[in-house]
Amino acid sequence: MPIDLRPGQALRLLHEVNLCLVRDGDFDLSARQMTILLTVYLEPPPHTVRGLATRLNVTKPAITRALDTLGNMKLLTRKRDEADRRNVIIGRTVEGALYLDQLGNLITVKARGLPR
Amino acid sequence: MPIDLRPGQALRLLHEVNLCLVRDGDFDLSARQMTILLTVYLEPPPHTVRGLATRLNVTKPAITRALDTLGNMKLLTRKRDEADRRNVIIGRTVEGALYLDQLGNLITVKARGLPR
DNA sequence: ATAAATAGTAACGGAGCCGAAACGAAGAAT
DNA sequence: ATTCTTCGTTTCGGCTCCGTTACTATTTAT
Repeated sequence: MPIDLRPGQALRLLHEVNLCLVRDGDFDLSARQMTILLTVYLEPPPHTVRGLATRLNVTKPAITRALDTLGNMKLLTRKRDEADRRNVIIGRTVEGALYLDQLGNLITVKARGLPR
Repeated sequence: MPIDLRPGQALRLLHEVNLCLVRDGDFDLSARQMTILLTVYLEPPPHTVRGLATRLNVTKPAITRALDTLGNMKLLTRKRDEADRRNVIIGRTVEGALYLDQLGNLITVKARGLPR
């Protein structure tokens, strides 16, 4: 049985979640940064700069800069690939996992409170 | 019967929607701009700069600038309140309604395709 | 060994957004 | 009529992000 979420409900859900993030936002991630974060945490590793660039259809420098930001926020880590030292492997952190955990819970709670 | 969307599913849904928006994004709205747009279209009018500022917990200039951007994108309009000419009333547009319509449909489709 | 390809980053100029403060216009209070 | 308040905008310096281009380091091909 698939999730049945009508368009009006979807927008309302998005609205409530966005309101929480904007109002009490500790972090203020752009759509691009959020997408990178979700990709790293939800899709199977390994993740590289090049891989993310093609997956998101943006340039490599854009990924590098986003990784700088997300790295400063401790949401992600970078380390050299020892097998092929040209590559950089993007890894997960406790803080990043916690952040997404809270975000997922927020959405769940808001979805539960949605009018029929 | 409330919508039952587990945290993991919520993050996956957010991921897929974000991917679409980032990859083929005509517009690239910030979280704040998106929240303003949703507030104007989902909450009952009238909407003013001051009202949005307090609702989103941001400064008035931030709202003014976001309205500039959203206005240039034709997603929103501004007009003077003739009753109290200090106020500016923020209104909806066909383009804005269409944009949110498509967004709602996108979320619905992605939700339907979510694994159980 | 040398050349070519690949991965990631730095440098550059430009554009957009930020909060704080100042501003002008409109209304309310006295 | 003159102050006082409210509303939205503008201005200011600062910060972040953007895409393009150029660069270094590493690996592969010849």
